[in-house]
Amino acid sequence: MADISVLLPDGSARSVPAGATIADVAASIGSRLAKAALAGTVNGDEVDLTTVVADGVTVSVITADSDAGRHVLRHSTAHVLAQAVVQLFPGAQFSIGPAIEDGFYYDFELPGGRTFSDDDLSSIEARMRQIMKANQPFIRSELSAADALTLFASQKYKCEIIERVTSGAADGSDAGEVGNSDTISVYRNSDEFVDLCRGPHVPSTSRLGHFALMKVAGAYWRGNEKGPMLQRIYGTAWESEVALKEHLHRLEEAGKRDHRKLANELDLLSFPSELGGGLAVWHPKGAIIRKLMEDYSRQRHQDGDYQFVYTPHLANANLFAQSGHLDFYADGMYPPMEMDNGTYYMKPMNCPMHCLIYGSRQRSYRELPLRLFELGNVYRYERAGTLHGLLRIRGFTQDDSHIYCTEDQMAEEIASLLDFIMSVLRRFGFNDFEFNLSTRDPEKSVGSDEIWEKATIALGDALGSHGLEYKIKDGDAAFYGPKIDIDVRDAIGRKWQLSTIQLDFNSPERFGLEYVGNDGQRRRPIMIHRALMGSIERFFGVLIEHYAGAFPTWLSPEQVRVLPVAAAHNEYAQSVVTQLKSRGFRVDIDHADEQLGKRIRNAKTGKVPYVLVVGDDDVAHGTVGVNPRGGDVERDVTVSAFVDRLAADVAEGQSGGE
RNA sequence: GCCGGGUUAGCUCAGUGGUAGAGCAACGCACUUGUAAUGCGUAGGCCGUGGGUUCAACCCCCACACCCGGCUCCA
Repeated sequence: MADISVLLPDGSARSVPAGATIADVAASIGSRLAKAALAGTVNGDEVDLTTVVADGVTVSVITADSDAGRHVLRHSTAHVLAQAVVQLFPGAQFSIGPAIEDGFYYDFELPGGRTFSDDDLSSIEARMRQIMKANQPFIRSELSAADALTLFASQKYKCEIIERVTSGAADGSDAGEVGNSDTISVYRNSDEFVDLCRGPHVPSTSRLGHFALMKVAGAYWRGNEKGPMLQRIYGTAWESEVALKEHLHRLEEAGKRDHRKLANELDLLSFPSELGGGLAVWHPKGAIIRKLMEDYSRQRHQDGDYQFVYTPHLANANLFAQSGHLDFYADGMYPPMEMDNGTYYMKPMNCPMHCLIYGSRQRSYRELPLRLFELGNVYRYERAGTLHGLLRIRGFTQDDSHIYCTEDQMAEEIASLLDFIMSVLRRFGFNDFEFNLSTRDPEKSVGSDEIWEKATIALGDALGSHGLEYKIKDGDAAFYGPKIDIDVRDAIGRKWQLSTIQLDFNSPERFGLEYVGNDGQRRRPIMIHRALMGSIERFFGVLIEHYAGAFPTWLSPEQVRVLPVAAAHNEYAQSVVTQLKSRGFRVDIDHADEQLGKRIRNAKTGKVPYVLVVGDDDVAHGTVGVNPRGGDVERDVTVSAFVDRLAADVAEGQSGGE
């Protein structure tokens, strides 16, 4: 048989016999690659190893230690999960089971409304390992929709997917299962189990095994909360036992940073159940940090020509009707309070009140941009199941600003806002930013197409002029205008959405806001909503996780703890404390009621930046022993040298450490 | 709001249908200590709240509150 030629990713051509598969190509390159191969691509499309290649195509081999390879083995592991569940729970309906970041899931419905327990997970996992040991090949076949409906007659969710695909109603979630072709592809890996799937899959179940089932959760069918609630099993799967262990270790490390745990251990704040869900009280140590954060924010806003305002927590319902929020967010607001002269609501946002301030008198173009700033307390009735520590709460404080400007000023204002935001976030140790531009959702928005387009372009241009790359999030905008959301990466690479810049052509209209232009004509200003930390509470939660509770010195509630070696050194220790306090540092003393080692340990677990140990030598020479967090012990440091060092540390933190 | 799991001493957690235990923390005494846990002792609990079943409930049932993991939602 004649040879054919295929192109490899490095651009080289390789000649293989006609009828060769991806596996054959891999084998022709090398035996190690053949062994590592899980799947391949042909002209960029992912295919099985058994796929026959045609002359002239570009071929690559997917191995397990690549993102694509992990994706394949996670998807295949999901199939094995479904197979195990179907075998252990006769009559189980299985719906969809994609690969996701770090793992996979599969959604099921068990007969009689049965639900999975944690015990079930271990038996399912055991069955999965049996299936993997059995070395069952994944065999692809294609059939007509009618045949597929017959094959999956007892599987209602599969039938629904097939029907949606054949009727052309399929969306992305279906495509992952079957693709969008005229024929339906299925994978069979034993006599008992066959599943709809676009593929590709690993050649055989024996190629899997470095996995763990993680948790059971409820999940709505097709993400529709009015639809049936399915039982979802989450798992993680990796190319090797080492990679799996590393992943589990990362989860453990992330768990140690949990802001709820640290907030409790470090006595920062709490969520008393007597107070109600999603409401926090700030303890003194947390309050110090919050005050420092807020002081810093105020200083920066003052420097940035913002004007500070205050507005009340309650407002007449008419105000929120006028702003349009009641139309869109009434469900997310605390229930109305009927009062003598009308209906009142807790405010879920500050913007309508800032609009009232703008509109309180005639404005001139000379006043613009007018930047109003408030640390405003707002209350949102978050649904009970969505509350999550500080990250999702019902009463919180926004570092909220509304900027009123002319159309001509808009672009420059957005551009300078990007600089401002990044500059402030860097002070809190965030240096890795990602930008998302959210566009209109026609179903949930107001305003003309032209104005939306103009606003969207303005935001994109501002990012572009800064050379910032961004992703488009289609339909993710607020009802009144498009927005830029800014995500940051924390110390261990997790992504958090913090800041937002939102354009609003709607509110100025609703509130009849105007300014008098230089030509004497009345014009409508453009409004920009902008939160930087977003919610102070949430930002604090993120900071706790980012710093793992070890706040930089400028933010630490207790910057220094002085430990006298013995009671004889108490007086000297106290004099050190007094000196440091007089310089404005936050310092405590821990008297020698316990052994030194124990007291050092307490200071370390309390994440105090500097532990000073003072004993006979120090009393004699006016020095201290410095034990810095994360550093080495230094003896015989003069008090004045330590003061300089501490001052430098604080100043460095306040300037972002740059 | 929906699905699942929880709630026992200040914290972390054991526990059995016959009204409860550990470690750490707290307090007291002894020890006076130079860089990550000294020893001994004491005290501390309406077993989330309210109903019910039972001779008897921390334990079984119901409701509610709060928390955790997801789903949905997030101005």
